[in-house]
Formats: sequence, C-alpha cells, structure tokens
Amino acid sequence: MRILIVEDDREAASYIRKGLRESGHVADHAGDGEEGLEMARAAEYDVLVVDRMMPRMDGLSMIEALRGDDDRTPVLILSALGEVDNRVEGLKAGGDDYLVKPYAFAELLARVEALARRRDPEAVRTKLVVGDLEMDLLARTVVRESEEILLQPREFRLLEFLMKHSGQVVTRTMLLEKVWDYHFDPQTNVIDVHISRLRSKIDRPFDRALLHTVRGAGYRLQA
Amino acid sequence: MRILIVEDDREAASYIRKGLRESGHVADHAGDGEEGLEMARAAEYDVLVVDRMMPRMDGLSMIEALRGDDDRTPVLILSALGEVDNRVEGLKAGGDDYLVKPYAFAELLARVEALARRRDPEAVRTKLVVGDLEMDLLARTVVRESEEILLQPREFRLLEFLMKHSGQVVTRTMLLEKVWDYHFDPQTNVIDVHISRLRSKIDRPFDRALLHTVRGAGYRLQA
DNA sequence: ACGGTTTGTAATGTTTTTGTAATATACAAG
DNA sequence: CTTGTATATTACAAAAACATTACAAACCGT
Repeated sequence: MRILIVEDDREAASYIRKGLRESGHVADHAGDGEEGLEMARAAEYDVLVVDRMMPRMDGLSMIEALRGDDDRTPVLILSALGEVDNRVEGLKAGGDDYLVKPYAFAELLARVEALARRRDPEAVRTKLVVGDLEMDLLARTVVRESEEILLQPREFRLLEFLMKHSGQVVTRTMLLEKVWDYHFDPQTNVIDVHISRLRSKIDRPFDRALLHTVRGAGYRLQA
Repeated sequence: MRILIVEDDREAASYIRKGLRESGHVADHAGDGEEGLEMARAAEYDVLVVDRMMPRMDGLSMIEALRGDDDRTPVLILSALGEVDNRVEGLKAGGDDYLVKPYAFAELLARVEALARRRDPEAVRTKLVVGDLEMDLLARTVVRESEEILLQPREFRLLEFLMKHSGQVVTRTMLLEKVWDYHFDPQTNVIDVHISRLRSKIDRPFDRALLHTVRGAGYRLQA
C-alpha cells in the first residue's frame, strides 16, 4: 500500500514510516501541508496520514484543498489536541478518521489499513514482510533473498500466522487453534514437526535464522 | 476489561459478546437505550459499545444523557448508516469513536481496546518497566540499558511477578504459590537458587542493583 | 483404484532447564 | 568476636522440552 505521511515532526514521521514499512507498505513523507498537497496531487496514494498542526499550511487546509480537487483519498488526521470539537472540525474538513496523540503505533496501522480497506476492499494486505522474507498471499508465494521457497499448504498457513505476529511469541495453543483449527491438545508433536520442516526451508539455507524458539513459551519470528 | 454492549439486535450482541469474552474481557448486554443507561449508571464500565438505532431510546440520546451525568466512559458508536455527517453527529453527542456496519470483529476489538487504552494506558498492560529494566510480555523479551537479557522460563516468570509487585516485598510463600504453583514448602532452596540466577543476569552486569533482599521477609524489586 | 503429495504419528536423538545438595558467605544478637 | 541462622553461589544430574527423521495414513487428481 502507498501511504503519504504529512508531518512536520521529522522524528515522529520517520517512526511512523519505519513501522509502516515493516508492515509491508510503502510510505513517503512530506514535511508540511504545501509539500503534502503537491505530493498528493502528483501521485496516487491509498491513504494519507496528516498531522493537524504544521507550518506553512496546516493539515485541515490541506485536506480542504485536496477535496476541492475532488480527490477522495482517505485521510487519517493526527492531532495533539483531541477533544470532541476538534474531531468534528477534522471530519468536517474532509478527514475520514481521527487519531489523537499519543497513540500506539499498532492503532495507527490498524486505522490506516481500515481506511484503505473501506475504500477498496480488495486492497487488503496482500504482502507480508519480515526481514528479507516476503510472502504474497494472493500469489501464495514465499521469497527469501529473491529465492522462491515452495511450501506445503500447512507450512504456508503456519508461516502466514507467524509473519502476522512477527516479533511476538506465538504459543503452541495459538498455533493449534489458528493453524490447525484444533481446540484441544492433540498430544502429539505436530507443531514441532512442522516447525522443523518450515525451518529447513526458510532458515537452513540462509545465514541468519528468523524463526526462533522461545523455550517454555512457543516460537517467535523475528528479523 | 468490563464492556457494556447496548444493542437491540440480539444476534449481533451475542456475537460481539462472545468475541470480547474470548479476548479476556467481561461483556454485559443491554437491549435498548433505557436499559443501557440504567446499567451504565449502576456499574463502572471501561468502554460502552452502543448501537445507534434502537427502540425506546436511541444510542445518541443515551450517550447525551450519560454525558449529562458527567460520565466520561468512552463510547464506541455502531451505526448502519455511515456517512460523514452521521459521524459528526455521533461525535457531537459525546461518542469517542464510530464504527460503521458491516465491520470485522477484529476491528471492533481493536477500537474498543484503543478507547480503553486512551483513558487508562495501564488497562492493557503488555510492557512492564522498573527503572531501566523493561519486560515485553508479548515478545517475551527483557531489556536493561538497551541490552537484551535472555532468561529461562522460570526466571522469566519470577521476574514478571517481581516486576508486577515492584516496590513491595514479595515473600517466599508468594513466590512458591505464584511462580512455582507449589502450595506447600518444598523444603529446598529453589527460590534462593533462582533469585541468584536472576541476579547474575539482571543485576550483576550493571551498576545499580534492582533486586534487594529483605532479610527475614523476602525480596523487593525496586529502582 | 493408482500414483504422487501432503500430513500426522511415533521413535529416537539432542539440548536446555530445573531442582537438589554441598559449600560458602553475610548478618545480627549476645 | 562468636555463633546460630538466613541467604548466596556453584556444580551436577535428572527431567523436560524441543528437533529430527522415517514411516504410514489420508488426501487428491486422474
């Protein structure tokens, strides 16, 4: 997904950018409203993330200008203020959603994706990226270091789940429920076996391992 | 988290309720605005999920009544309509967020949790911090002075408990019960051994010690 | 029903984690 | 300063957790 971040605080912008990239999106950055307007006019973005208060041209004016062009790209407004009236103003100006600082990055991500989805339900995240490992959900392909990796269906589901929760520990129970649809403990080592098979494909042929076991807890996929 | 669902469609309500419960929350249900208002007045909820259109008293009126009482519990409004103007109305009435049907349950969950977090960031505690020591419960990682510290499962549990009770003295009995699930005295020095191991990892390599012995009583973790 | 995949089971091997016990050190009361 | 008790540390062996492999059952398209 292509996302434009319009934010004068460079640190905040690069933080958001990094997070969005890690989630497999492409994010550009404009430092103020005028620059943002130019960039939004020049390219097609799926979502704009716009800070409300900025030098030269504030976020609301920028959105109004954009809507004047009949550009309906969804906009998530970021604001340090946060009372109801401000939100109403933001929405009236043409914003589609409103997020008050401070916020958790996960929330920003969720909202950006929700906005994109609302507009184009097909644009659901179709690519997962963890380090140099990439999964294309539509093509059902997995690539690492530009090598295509062939996975069995179950291995694919397993990896998909791990990638969707990368950085977090995924427990055996979670895997049984979400990858196997078992709602009980099968008392076997299915998981171990499949983790082993997955490793032999995605990790063994490469230098750095991505799939780490967290003893006593589960597994974690991390770059 | 305690959540009140105010929704006249019983099927929708039970679906939401089930989902919220599975995520570890407690969800009650009211079938219309009047009942919802009563219940919200009677008990403390962390978040209200309110359908907009309902018999007897619609969602917006209910929220306005609640705000009239100076009750600031965050409200997520559900609506079948969904145009910007409606959202503005909803927010003006005192709603905190707006979700348009149809929606994915995951999105409702994300928003409910976001609302709770905005009000009380501790409500969804996934990170523990004591001085410069940090524990991420999701990633199952521990960091001190930006050094990652690797802990064994039992050590992790032990530290987790100490961090959740930082500043307080934690007795041996408490540790046996909560970290070892022993409900008797094993007559051994398990605790001592594990405290020692923990210290060698979280304290010895650093200047200030965090884990202090309270002779005759137990241990205390403190910055 | 056949052949090739795919998946789960079970047996076996490996590593890690844990508790115990032996020994050493610190503390506080007399 | 001595002594009894509480706490620390270390090494080791048993137990648990995990990894790998081989095989057999189930599945799938023809």
